[in-house]
Amino acid sequence: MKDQTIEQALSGLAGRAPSGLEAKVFTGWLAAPSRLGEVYVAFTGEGVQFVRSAESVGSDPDAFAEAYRDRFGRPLRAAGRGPAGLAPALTGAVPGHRSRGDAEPDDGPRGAAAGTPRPDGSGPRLDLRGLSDFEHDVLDATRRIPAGQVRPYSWVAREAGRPKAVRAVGSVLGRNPVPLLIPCHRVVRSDGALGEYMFGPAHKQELLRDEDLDLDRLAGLVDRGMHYLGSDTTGVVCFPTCHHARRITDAHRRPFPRVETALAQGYRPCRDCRPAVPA
DNA sequence: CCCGTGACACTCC
DNA sequence: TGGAGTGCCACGG
Repeated sequence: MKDQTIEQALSGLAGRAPSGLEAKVFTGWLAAPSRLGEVYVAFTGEGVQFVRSAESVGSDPDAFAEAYRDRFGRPLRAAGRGPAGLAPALTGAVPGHRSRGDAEPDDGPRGAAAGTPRPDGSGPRLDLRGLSDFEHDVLDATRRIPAGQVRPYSWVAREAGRPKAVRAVGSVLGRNPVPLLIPCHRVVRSDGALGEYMFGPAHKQELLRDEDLDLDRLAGLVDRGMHYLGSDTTGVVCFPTCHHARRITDAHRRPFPRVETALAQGYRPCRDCRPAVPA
């Protein structure tokens, strides 16, 4: 034993890591197709932790790993398969999501290996540990916006319990760890403009179109300064993209510039889209 | 219609 | 460590 090199001595110490240790040291990552093109996805045993488009990191997995490490302080290691439900959530191939029929990527070998579905049944489990309470509240509110619909930043602020923290909402969404899975692209400006997006406004518009949101119809309303729609038969006022607003017949559709205008005329806020706090 | 200012959680020095 | 700086905004003048 006396003449061995340092390397030999060290290699003598090397051994198989205890089962489960590797998962404690490394975070798994993989590349997957999505509505934003290829994305890189990092995930732990808890769920998906970080998603970025390949484009946004120069299609360089090393850059993704660096961004991940900057933020989470851990290295990445390639892993074969992500949490259950990841692939369809990324491609939009989930029930309730009206995606306009592009190719249906087969999500590889079957197997509900890890994770239970989220409460709403749509999408993989998420690992959002380490976020502040405010960030949690903002992301939770954002997550509840249905596909094909949009809500203003001010709405998210109110739903998050901090109605005046509008700009802070923008800051949080600008750092959304899991875009697509938490649909920050469905948060828009109160004046009707789509606003900014982590991967650029063009992608925001593309994602919304892909969800069958009629941007032209919305723009038509915005041009007239109308940001709410009511039904004079039900006396309910909604955001224009609300599921219920879409069902109002032409004869009974009443556009309003401000929700207060509708309330003053006896309308009540829709319980689904909550354009205002109930009176 | 644009500009200035308000507002606030988070991030860095 | 705290205070200035910053940001996918909103609203009034």
